Amino acid sequence: MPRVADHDQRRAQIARAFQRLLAAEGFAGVSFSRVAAEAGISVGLIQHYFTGKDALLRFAYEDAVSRMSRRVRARVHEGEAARLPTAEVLLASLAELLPLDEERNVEYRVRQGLQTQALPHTDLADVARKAGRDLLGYVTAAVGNGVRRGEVEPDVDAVLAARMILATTQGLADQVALSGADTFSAPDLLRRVITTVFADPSTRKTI
Amino acid sequence: MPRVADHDQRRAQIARAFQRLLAAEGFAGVSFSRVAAEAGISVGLIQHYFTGKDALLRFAYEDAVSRMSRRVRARVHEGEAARLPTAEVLLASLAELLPLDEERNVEYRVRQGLQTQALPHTDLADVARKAGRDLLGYVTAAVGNGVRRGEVEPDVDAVLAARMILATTQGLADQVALSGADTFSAPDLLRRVITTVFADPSTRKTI
DNA sequence: GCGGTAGCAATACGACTGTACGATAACGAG
DNA sequence: CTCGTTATCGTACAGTCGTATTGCTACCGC
Repeated sequence: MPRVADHDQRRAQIARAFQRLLAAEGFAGVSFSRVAAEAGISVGLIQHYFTGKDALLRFAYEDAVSRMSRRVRARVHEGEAARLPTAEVLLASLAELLPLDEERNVEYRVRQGLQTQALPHTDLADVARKAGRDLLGYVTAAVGNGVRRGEVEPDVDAVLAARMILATTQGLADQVALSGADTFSAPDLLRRVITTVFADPSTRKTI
Repeated sequence: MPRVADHDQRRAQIARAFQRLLAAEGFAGVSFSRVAAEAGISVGLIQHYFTGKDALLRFAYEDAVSRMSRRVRARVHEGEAARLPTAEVLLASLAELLPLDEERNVEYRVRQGLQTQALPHTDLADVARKAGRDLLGYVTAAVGNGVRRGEVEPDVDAVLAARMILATTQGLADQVALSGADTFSAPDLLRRVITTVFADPSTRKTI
C-alpha cells in the first residue's frame, strides 16, 4: 500500500483556509487558487480532496456549523457538571453564537455568508436547516427543562419561547458583527431575554 | 444638447436586475453580463451608469435598504393616521422586515447577502451601519412614545428594549427565510415580543 | 436641418476562474 | 530493494470575469 495521508485532517485544513478567506474578504475573495495559497498547498491537492467547488462550500459550511455546535455542547456539559440553573447554561451556550472573539467571528461570518448562497441551493439549504432544527431542538429542550425545574411557568409554549430566544440571539449576533462588541453588552441583553422566559413574572425585572 | 435619459430610473432598473439575480442565485450568480441580460440592456450601458462593480453593489444595497425603510415609514404614517396604539404601529412596521412576500424576500436576501460582503469592505459596511442606526433610532423613538403614552413602564431603557425588539425581528426574518413562512407565525411571535415591552407586567401574558 | 453631445451597443483584452490531466515524489507491502 | 499506489504538484485549457475602448445612433438646441 502506498503512502497515506490523514484525509480528515487535510480536508479540515483546506476548509479552515476557505473560512478564513471568506471571513476576511467576503464571497468575492475566495477561489481555488486563493484557498490553496492560504492553506499552503497546491490547487491540484484541493481537487484531490474535493470533487468541485460545491463540495468544498458544503464541507466548509458543515465544518463551521459543527464546530459551533461542539462549543455549545461543551458549555452545556460544563453547566450541568456545575449544576447551574438552566437559564445560566442556556445563556452560556447561546453566547457561543455571538461573534465575540476571533474564532466565533469567523464562524459567524461563514454561517452568515453561506446562508445567502444556501437559500437558492438545495444542498446548502439542507445544511442550514438541519443546523437550525438542532439548535431549536436544544433550546426547546432547555425551556422544557426549565418548566420541569420550576424555573419556567408551566403554561409557556416551549417551542415558541425557544424560537424567540434563538431569534434574538441571531439578531444580536448580527448587531455585534456590524457595530462591534463594544457598542453594547450583547450577553447582558441576551440574559434579559432569557429572563423574560425563565422567571416568574412577579419577580421579573422590566427591560 | 443631446438626447437625455432618466439616470435615476436607469440606475434603479439595473439595480433591480442585480437584486433579482442575487436573490435567485446567490452571490456567485451575479456578473455584469448576467445583470445586463436580466435588465435587457448591454454591458456597456451598465458601465455608463456605474464606475465599477463596487459602485453597483453599493447602489443596489442602498436601493434595497431605502425601499425597505420607505415601506416602514408608510406603515408608520398609516398607523398614526388611524391613531393606533404604538405597539400596533411598531408591529406593522417591523413586519415589513420579514420576508413574507416576494418583494420583501428579495430585499431580505439582498440585505443578508451584501452584509457578508459588507463586513470586510468599509463603504458597504457604512451603508449597513447607517441602516441599522436608523432602524434602531426609529424603534427607540417608538418605545419612548410608548413610555409617554403609558403603554410602556417608565423605567425601561428605551435603547436596550429597542435593540432587543430589533434583534428578534432580524432573527425571525432569518428563520422565515430558511424554513418558509408557513412553519410558524412570525408576526404572532413578533407581537408577543413587543408585548413583552409594551404592556404592564401584571396583565402581560407569558410566552 | 444640422452640429454635437450623450445614450447605448459591440467588441477587444488581459486576468483569473474552475476543472482536467499528466508528471513526480514518497511511502507501504512484498 | 522494488513495485505499486497514492499524495502532491504543475501546467494546460476553455470559459468568464471586469474593464477599456471604439463607434454608431438618436436627440436637443440653435
